[in-house]
Amino acid sequence: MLIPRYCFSGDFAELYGFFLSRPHIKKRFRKNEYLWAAGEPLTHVYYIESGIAQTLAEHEDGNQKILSFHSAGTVFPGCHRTEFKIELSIVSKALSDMEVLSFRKEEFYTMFRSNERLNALMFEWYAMYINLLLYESAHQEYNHSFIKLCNLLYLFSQTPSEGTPGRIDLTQENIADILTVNRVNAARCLSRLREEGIIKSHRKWVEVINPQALAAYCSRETLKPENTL
Amino acid sequence: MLIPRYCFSGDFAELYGFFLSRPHIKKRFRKNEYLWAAGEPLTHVYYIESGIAQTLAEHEDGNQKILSFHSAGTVFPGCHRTEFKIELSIVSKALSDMEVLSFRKEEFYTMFRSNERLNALMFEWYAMYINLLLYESAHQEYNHSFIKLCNLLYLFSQTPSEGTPGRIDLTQENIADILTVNRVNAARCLSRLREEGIIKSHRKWVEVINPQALAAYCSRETLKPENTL
DNA sequence: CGACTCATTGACGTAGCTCAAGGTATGTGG
DNA sequence: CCACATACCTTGAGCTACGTCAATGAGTCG
Repeated sequence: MLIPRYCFSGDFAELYGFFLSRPHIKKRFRKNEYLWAAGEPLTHVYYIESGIAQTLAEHEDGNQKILSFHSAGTVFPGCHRTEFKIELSIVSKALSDMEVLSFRKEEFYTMFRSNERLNALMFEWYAMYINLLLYESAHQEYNHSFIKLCNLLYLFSQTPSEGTPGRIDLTQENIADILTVNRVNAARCLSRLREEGIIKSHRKWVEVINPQALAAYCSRETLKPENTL
Repeated sequence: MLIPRYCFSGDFAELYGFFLSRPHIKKRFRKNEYLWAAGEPLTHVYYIESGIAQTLAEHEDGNQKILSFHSAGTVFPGCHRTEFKIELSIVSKALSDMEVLSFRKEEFYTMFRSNERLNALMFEWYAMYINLLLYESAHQEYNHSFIKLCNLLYLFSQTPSEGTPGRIDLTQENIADILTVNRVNAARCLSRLREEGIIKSHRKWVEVINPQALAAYCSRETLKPENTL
């Protein structure tokens, strides 16, 4: 019984050998480079060997919504055939230097059709993305920004990450862009959590110092089943 | 280049013969009956022969968000293996009397794994759902309710439906529940469109009488490519 | 005809947005 | 090692879109 995830990692790692055995080229992206820029036709699919990328949607009024993060062992963007208009306003950007295996879209689709395991994993991955978007669109939508923020911090604190436990590597602007709220408003909610001794603010990251109190603020759909009594 | 769709219909119709040839039972649902109730473990997959169903997510505070509509020729809910917590708060309800072919979940998964065409269609269907949710979560989220409403009416007016052209069969409450806005606020936006001579309100349905003026209010991501100059 | 559901409109409160000014870590070049 | 620039964080004041509450009207059905 899974709760949503914003950070994807390792989902396709078991197929690394298979990917290496298929026609591809190794590619590197520098920090801040675009893996996939706005309005660009989608020609390649990447398997990420190292580094981390961020996917975001750009709105015509200048806002941007951060959708998800992708690190080692994941495939991006996917391999459906239908072309959707909204995809033209979605971009993907390297947050660190990255190494990827690059496949031509058609080649990758053939692999997807012929390798049963890849087919199954890809399908579950799409389902996971639907799950995340359902959570945002049908659940978070109704919460006030303070609860939205608590939920987000909880979900990130549940993501097994290298580094200090309780450390969430997001700037206040990142947080605002995930929650689709204003940066100032996000800062205000953070300051409330700080006053209540639940988090500590830092430059570029947030530290959760009282996870129980944080979980107590979260909405039911957010909590891991074992934390819901 | 597809724009989002809230109403699904006919996507799996070409496999009707195949579905009939596989172990299933015919089932009927009465209007307002639940195909899939809240918190219920998902045991069956349905192919809809006739009638229409609505899928919605229930929020703990009592709000409900309408996600999509499913009519003849579609399969519901899908066939991924992973279980997601949010799925427990999603329900599906018959809007009219319905006839469906009911498959055991495991049986359907086997069919999905062995029938290449079903596999491919299912994959595109998931991609289409992601597209709809991305549109809602990353685009509509930033629009004010009036623009949200115009976008919604435009998208519904683009759905090829039987019956009068320009007729949209949604109550004001339905509209509010799709847009995740308040019913009163939805009514106010509708009254503005009425004053401007773009729509006519009716009991249980809305009539678009000036589609050009409606399209002019829509955001860029919403319009069909051929309508964007 | 009465009961019910759906639509309309007004008054009022508030969460969150915008604008704006100042504070504090981090990095860079002299 | 210090001066300065830059990026990020903090806080305040005012505005507005939207939500809540409430009353009334207008089709539809038994």
